[in-house]
Amino acid sequence: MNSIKIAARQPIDIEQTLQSGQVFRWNKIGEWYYLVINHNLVSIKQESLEDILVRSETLSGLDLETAVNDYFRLDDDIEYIYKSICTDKHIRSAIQSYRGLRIVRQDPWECLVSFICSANSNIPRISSNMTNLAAAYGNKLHLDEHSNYSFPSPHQIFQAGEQQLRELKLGFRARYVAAAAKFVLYGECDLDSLKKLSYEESKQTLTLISGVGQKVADCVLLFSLEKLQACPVDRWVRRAMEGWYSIEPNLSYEEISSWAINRWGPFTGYAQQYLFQQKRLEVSN
DNA sequence: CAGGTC
DNA sequence: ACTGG
Repeated sequence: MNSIKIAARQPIDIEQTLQSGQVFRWNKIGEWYYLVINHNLVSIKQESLEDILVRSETLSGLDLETAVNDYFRLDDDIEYIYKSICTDKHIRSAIQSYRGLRIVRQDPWECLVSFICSANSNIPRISSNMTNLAAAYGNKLHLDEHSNYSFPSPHQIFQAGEQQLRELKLGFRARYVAAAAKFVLYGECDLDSLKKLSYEESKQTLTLISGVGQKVADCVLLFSLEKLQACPVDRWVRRAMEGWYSIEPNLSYEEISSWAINRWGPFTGYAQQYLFQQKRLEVSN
């Protein structure tokens, strides 16, 4: 067992980050969060707002620190980002409530499947879909007495086929997930290589996939392909824009998204994530 | 009714 | 159009 402490020197809130609708396969057991990073089962405990403990069987030392740093984007200068997006009282209030919430850098293939599954669904159901996929076709990983699965490859999901995916309760999304697996598997699109392209070019490539429209593409770009200006506009973000920024209800996705990018600049994705969290959680209070 | 898409 | 939290 390898155990290290990471001093982020800036706010990192593991709970807020994991429950902000970016990541769908993690468990909390006691004070420890278990999640899979690069095919390694890792557990994380929050020590303070800037310090975390990390444990793993398969990664150690610098490899473990690097994996966790990359995943939670701990190299982002979050205080600078806060300053650059803090244009008004609504953002200020959201930052105050959710300080330490990070945009993650997750595996692009798992991220793509997650958000194809997000269509007309909800976070508990997306989690269920992703957990079912991993348990059915992934490889089992162990840490302590706990286990989880690596996310199945495009090949493993393509082999499964649409009918089996339907049996995992994906519904009409099964066809899109199967199509995406085929698209990636046959090399029409190497997802990691999209990091090198511009925001516009990589988005255009992603939307070639059936089941991937502007919203799903923006989520994949923001949460896995390092396009921090991407602004996914879902029901909650649209409500936030209409209620707090007097955006007309009939504006198109494109109009809202570019309005946001024009207002918040290169870190619009962070602004979007804080507004999303604020709007989504204010209703349940 | 749900972090949409065709 | 699927369906389950």
